[in-house]
Amino acid sequence: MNQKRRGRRAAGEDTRAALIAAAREVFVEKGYDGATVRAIAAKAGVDAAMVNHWFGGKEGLFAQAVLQLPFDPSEILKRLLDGPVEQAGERIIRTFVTVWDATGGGTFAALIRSVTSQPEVANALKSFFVNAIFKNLLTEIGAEQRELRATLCATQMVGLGIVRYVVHFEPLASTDVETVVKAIAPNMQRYLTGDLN
Amino acid sequence: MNQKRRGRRAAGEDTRAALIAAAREVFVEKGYDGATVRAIAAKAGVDAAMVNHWFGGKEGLFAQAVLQLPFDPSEILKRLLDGPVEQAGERIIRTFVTVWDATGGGTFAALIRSVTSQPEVANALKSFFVNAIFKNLLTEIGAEQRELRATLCATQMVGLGIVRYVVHFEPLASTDVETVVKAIAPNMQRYLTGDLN
DNA sequence: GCATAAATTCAACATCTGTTGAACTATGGC
DNA sequence: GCCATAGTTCAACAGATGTTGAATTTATGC
Repeated sequence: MNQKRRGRRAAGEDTRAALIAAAREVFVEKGYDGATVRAIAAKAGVDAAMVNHWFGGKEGLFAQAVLQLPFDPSEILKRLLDGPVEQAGERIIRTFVTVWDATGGGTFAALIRSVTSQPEVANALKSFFVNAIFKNLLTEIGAEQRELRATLCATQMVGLGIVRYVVHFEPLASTDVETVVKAIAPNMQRYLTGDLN
Repeated sequence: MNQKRRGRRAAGEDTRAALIAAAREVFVEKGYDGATVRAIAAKAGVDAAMVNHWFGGKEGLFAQAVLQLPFDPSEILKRLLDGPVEQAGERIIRTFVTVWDATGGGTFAALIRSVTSQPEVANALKSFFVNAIFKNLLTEIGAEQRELRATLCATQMVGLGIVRYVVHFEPLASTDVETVVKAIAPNMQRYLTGDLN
């Protein structure tokens, strides 16, 4: 084992970025409580004290690594609105699955895994899914009962995410995007524009 | 604070049961990792060592308190099959919400909160929802693509459970049973008997 | 080049965790 | 009534965890 020399490293190594990257992985796999500062630091190849140095503590690192959602809600919203309203459900499912598949579902799993210990995560979920996406979408569509519809959409999205990315129930976990879209999009569409009574 | 006397208590006090009850509450609120043996014992009004005495350790208590599902799947299945097929979705949602509402959603929240740390919990979720309920139900109905349909049903159930019982998104978290049924049952019905292509 | 500041490791701490063994006390069979 | 036993508390341990301060090394400004 090559023991590290003390003191400042040669330029070019970005410890901060390495920590964030490592933290993403470990938080994803273990959740907030299960992930230890030492494990993250080890994966980043630096000392645990660096977490406090750069982020003020474990919580600060978590905020940087996980709560910084990797997409711009308004960008997604624009994309979802681009097209006929009666295909919005389809676009939602396709966008969602494509985007999360691309990250290996990791960020989503991390969010869910951390709902336990971090109340802020529940709020992150809510402000992202419900408020930033669905409520605005429904406003543009001009739907009624927007609040209820938004939470209904959330049930389908969250449920899909859990089954596909967290607990990996087959065959849904491995089904290709288009099949998933065909299977789920009509249900989403009903929550958006259908009759709820 | 009335300090406890050592030694055996007077008859009539069931420490084991008190521990299970307390464990349910604490596991529900904190999840497996977040719940400490000391906290559970304190809530039960006994010493932490009792957990090891009665259950061999924290894990044993968890198995008794949470994984012992409070319902008989075959009983539920019978209830879901009792009536016209085209109303099965409705019965599912009504049964589900009624049952979990009655427990305050606690057991469900505990399951989800523990998906993180206990892989067995994911399996418990799967064997309960997917295998014991939906797959059998779909077999009775005589549907095709049973595996896919079962997991689709699971997405809606799990998503509803999370939104209503874990993260408490309003208004869905507080909506009365019949409104929830009307809103969601048709979607469930489509996963059971509708066209997925 | 030199002094200051920044980055990094290391050792240690305080706290909390699950578990264990010993000490104590009521119960129940005889 | 005696006594083995089951139930209970207590004190303590070993391990892990987040955090902190000192020590050390490199980079940067002048």
